Amino acid sequence: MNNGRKPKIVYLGSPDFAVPALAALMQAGYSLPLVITQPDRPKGRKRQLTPTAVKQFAENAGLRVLAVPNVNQPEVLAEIRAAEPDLLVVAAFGQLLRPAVWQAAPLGAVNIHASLLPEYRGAAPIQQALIDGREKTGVTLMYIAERLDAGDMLAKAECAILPEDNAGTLRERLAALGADLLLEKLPLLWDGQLAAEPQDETLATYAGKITAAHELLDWQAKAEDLCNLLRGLTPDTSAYTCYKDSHGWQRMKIWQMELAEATGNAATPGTLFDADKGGLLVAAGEGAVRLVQVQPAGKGRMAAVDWWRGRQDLHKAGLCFTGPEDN
RNA sequence: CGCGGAGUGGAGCAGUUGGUAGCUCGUCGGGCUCAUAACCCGAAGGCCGUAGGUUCAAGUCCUGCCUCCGCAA
Repeated sequence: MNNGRKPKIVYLGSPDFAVPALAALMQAGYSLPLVITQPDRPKGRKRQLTPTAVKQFAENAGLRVLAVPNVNQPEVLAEIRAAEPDLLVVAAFGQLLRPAVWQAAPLGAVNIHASLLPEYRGAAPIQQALIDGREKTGVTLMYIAERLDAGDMLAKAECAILPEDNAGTLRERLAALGADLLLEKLPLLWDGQLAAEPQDETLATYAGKITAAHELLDWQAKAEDLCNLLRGLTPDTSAYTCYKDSHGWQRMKIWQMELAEATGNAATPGTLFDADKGGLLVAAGEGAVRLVQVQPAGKGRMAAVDWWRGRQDLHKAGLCFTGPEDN
């Protein structure tokens, strides 16, 4: 019934996670009359307006791009309808679609979600899977429904989480996986040969946005959990801790840490009990971690050992990291 | 003008009331050792971000500028 014609697609996505799928669609020769993304946002200390990764890619590729604050507005809806899409493809778009939007395409809207649904619905599935210490995650191809990430599923692809993964590397891999899955399943969907399966609501979990509260290290936690937390936060943000010097309390970001084999002999959690070439050994609630890369307030990132080498004023007294609430 | 920290040999830091630029490392050479990332001896390497100013004398005091960064947004 499609006479070999390829579906016309309106693509909605924003950050780098959404780029590979768009690129794949383009390369595969799909017709992409319109790309919709979030408005340019101020970024960095200078608050310079920066277009989304999708916008940058799409403009570069010569696609028509619309950056809108709310896709549900009538003007935008009119643009979508004017593009006469067969299908909407959504990936990390960042705005909730009202029914009128996905009803603008005969096949509705298909979303690429970075988890194995119904687990980790929500904003930060990749980070949360890492924080929880999971060894496996994946991507799910699903229909957009009214409730967030609750639509019927079309396909899944699994992906192992490697010990050295952080949110950046895992996201990159999942984005590629999602693009492959989309490309593989789209023809089936187009031919009406892809069945949708409802999600089991009883198994649904949510991965809420990562907030600043996540970033404060709790040294009472298990060493393994601390490492997983950091893996989930980097490289988008990092974790931080505090220490005291002659000027008062100082804040320090931790960019890289690893599980340490040494235990610190039950030293108070947060205590810096040893240093080796690889980093600084700090006791946790259970086990110990090795701080590898840190960033003191006002300074750049540096190897933890370099920082410690420079802070000889702290050597004699010893050091115990804490949270700011202990000031 | 949102608040604040910082620019000193390759790295991280110190440099007190202005008066010859230091520390812990790294690098290079030599020594000890079965051996070493350990230890000992020695060496190289710095227009102290930049432009002016004050002074007999400025890393240090004053002013402008550049750059990097933490918080907040």
